[in-house]
Amino acid sequence: MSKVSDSTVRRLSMYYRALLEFERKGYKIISSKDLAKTEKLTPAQVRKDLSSFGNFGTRGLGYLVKELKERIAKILGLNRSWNVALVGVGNVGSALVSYKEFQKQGFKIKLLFDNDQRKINKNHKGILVSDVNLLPKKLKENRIEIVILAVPAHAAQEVADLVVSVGVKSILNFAPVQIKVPNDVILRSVNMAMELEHLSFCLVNKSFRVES
Amino acid sequence: MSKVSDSTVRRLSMYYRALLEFERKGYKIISSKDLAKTEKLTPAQVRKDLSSFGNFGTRGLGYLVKELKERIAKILGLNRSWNVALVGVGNVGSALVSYKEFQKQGFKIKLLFDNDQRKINKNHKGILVSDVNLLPKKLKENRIEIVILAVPAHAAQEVADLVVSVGVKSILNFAPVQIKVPNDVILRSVNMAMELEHLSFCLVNKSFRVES
DNA sequence: TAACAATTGTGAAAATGTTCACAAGGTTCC
DNA sequence: GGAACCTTGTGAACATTTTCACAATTGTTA
Repeated sequence: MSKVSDSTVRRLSMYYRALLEFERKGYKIISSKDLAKTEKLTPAQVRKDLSSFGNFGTRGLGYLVKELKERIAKILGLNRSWNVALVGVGNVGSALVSYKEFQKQGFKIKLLFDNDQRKINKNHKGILVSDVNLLPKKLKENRIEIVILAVPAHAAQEVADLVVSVGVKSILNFAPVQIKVPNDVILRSVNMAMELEHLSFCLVNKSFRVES
Repeated sequence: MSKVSDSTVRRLSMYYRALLEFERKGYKIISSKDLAKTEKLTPAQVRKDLSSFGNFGTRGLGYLVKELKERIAKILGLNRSWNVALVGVGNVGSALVSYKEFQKQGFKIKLLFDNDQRKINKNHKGILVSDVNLLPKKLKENRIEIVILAVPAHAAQEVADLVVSVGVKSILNFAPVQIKVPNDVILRSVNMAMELEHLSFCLVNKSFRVES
């Protein structure tokens, strides 16, 4: 595998979801055309994406749904489970704990942390909330591989540093702030306000774009 | 304005947030270099992005923080307020209602909808939850411009169709499914599982990428 | 078995996005 | 006022991503 772009990985996730749906509907085989149509892409794009990882299809026929699904699951690391911890049991954090998709795909939220004494040592949807001071110790003990940050913006960098310091190599950040991590740590950020801003940008500038 | 890429819009949001921070810290003037550093970009990138919208800087000096912030706010449509409705008062929807960033940036959630009789006609964080059957009528009455979908995957397309049918031109979708809308409707999707999958992909394939 | 139809996998071409490099234009300091 | 110094704005070079086009390969049908 030479080099795979972010866009390709994102599309792999889309294919995976589409394949689950095709399988549910009883399809055994699909073509790159079918897959492209459901995702509003070109068939060539689909084939190119898949070809970065091997030859999964059969010429003249297409792809076996079940097989392709499993191969993509393996590529995305969904054929196993991951130990996840979540920091910040506020509104967003709380929603993430209950987010069914995570569990389904093997992301197991094992630990919750907060710095609010009213939440600490209480059960939250079946998981004990720990003091964020215990974070280093507990992350190690539980062999946590991924940490989700759902803390306020002003606390995000500090918590990220703590997480990095105990050797966790991947962070998913929901705080609306740019955080810095060393090169060997994988960081992804979800900024919901940014998405709304994109919508309003398009609404404001729609007229321009149609004309020019 | 000829054509602006999605990436540029995303970066504008980042610049905007960075500028708020610079302003808070008392900076009056910043250079493209400063802005680039906080966002891990090149100065050229920053200047190129801004140049799509006009000449905001002063050669030899840089950009006036306050002015640039306001110009970007205008470009992103943040210098006004937007009437927003949210469908699906579950875990995710509920978190979004309390999401402070939205309010701050002028996105006012005016209406809530659900199809669960236990939630309908109850107050949720100060907003009455209406029956989703009343959605068309109420969206029109309240001149809603943006609808956020936080419904289960299986319901998303149906609700989206309903929203589109009353003339709303922009949708932010949190359901983990690809929905289809006409060309003149702006649709953006946030898929949180996809982001975790990207992390696990990187973890699984890290070794490869470093070597090759 | 042979001709036909379908679909993949992939180099090459086109399109798009990023970085470079520098002229243009401004500030600061003596 | 002039010299030294910055930083912007931007065309051109470079890099990456997407699309095209077609050979290769398989299933189907007569």
